[in-house]
Amino acid sequence: MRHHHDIQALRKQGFRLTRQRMLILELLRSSERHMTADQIYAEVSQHHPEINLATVYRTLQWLHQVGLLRKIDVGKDRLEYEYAHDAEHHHLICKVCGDQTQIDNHVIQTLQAHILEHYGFEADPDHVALFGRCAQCRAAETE
Amino acid sequence: MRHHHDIQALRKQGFRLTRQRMLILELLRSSERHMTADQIYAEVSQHHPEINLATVYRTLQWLHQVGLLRKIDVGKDRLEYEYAHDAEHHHLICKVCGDQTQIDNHVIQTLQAHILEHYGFEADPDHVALFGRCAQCRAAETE
DNA sequence: CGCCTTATTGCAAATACTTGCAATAAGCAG
DNA sequence: CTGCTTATTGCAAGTATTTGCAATAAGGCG
Ligand SMILES: [Mn+2]
Ligand SMILES: [Mn+2]
Ligand SMILES: [Zn+2]
Ligand SMILES: [Zn+2]
Repeated sequence: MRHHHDIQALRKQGFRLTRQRMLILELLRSSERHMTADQIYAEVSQHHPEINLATVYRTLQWLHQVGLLRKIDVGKDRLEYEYAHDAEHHHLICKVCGDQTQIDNHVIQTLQAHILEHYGFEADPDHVALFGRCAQCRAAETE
Repeated sequence: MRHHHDIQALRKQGFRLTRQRMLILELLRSSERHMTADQIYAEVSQHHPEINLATVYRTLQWLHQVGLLRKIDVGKDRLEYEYAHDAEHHHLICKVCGDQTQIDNHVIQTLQAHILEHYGFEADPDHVALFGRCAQCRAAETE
């Protein structure tokens, strides 16, 4: 399976697979949702009180860099992370009601193609938050 | 002229045009570039040492909310602001060499139209930073 | 299994930015 | 111009996240 294969490859690259890293990765892998650093810290330290919040932050950064996690700023005061499962997607966030929708990656792929064509720039917008007004709030405003 | 008209309209809405607000707005209006909160603070406090850093942060938020400033996260550890002159644009930022390019708004307008059509969502991506690899760094990598 | 190298952690301090609250000063009326 | 209301400021404390450094522990080797 890809997951364990990736993990072993990281060890070959000189990274160390510490208890802290595995705990955080497994939590996010089983959680299937966005989580913030302090939520992760709260969960993990339940069973492993020795874990440190600074380590959580550093581990999240590392897991993101090696491509195992995705990161997003949904306009709250905290960043959110999710396990990088196969389905690439982005989020539409309504500034009025706060509603969040997932949208498929190919909407953005067209943009990527345009930018590559016109500017020779290879944009890699991974897991983006787009703000605006949702259909319902737009309808409500035309009352 | 539009600028002074906008300013007077704000007063009518109950906002107060304080010395601090005008100083920061004029600095950015004449600067024609992105500036960070602490750069702005350094500049303004040169001639007005009584100004407070918290006020700079609050004023930047307010100027952004009322549409006089644009805001951007270019991946450094600070947010940047610029005067909202007419030319709407976005930035391509190379993760390899750090190079920043401006791109015209209409590249993103196509994306906006697609999202509106498919999801009924009115996205308002104003002054966005797109990360990736620039043409030069891509060429260099195929050596 | 024990030893060694060094990547990673824990802890405490720092940084960018936000916020509660009492003091100040816009700006409108008189 | 003077007084009054209350939006805004200054200051100090708080929050999310980062960072320097000494202590710890992965994991390769014998
Ligand atoms: Mn997501
Ligand atoms: Mn700009
Ligand atoms: Zn909505
Ligand atoms: Zn480049």
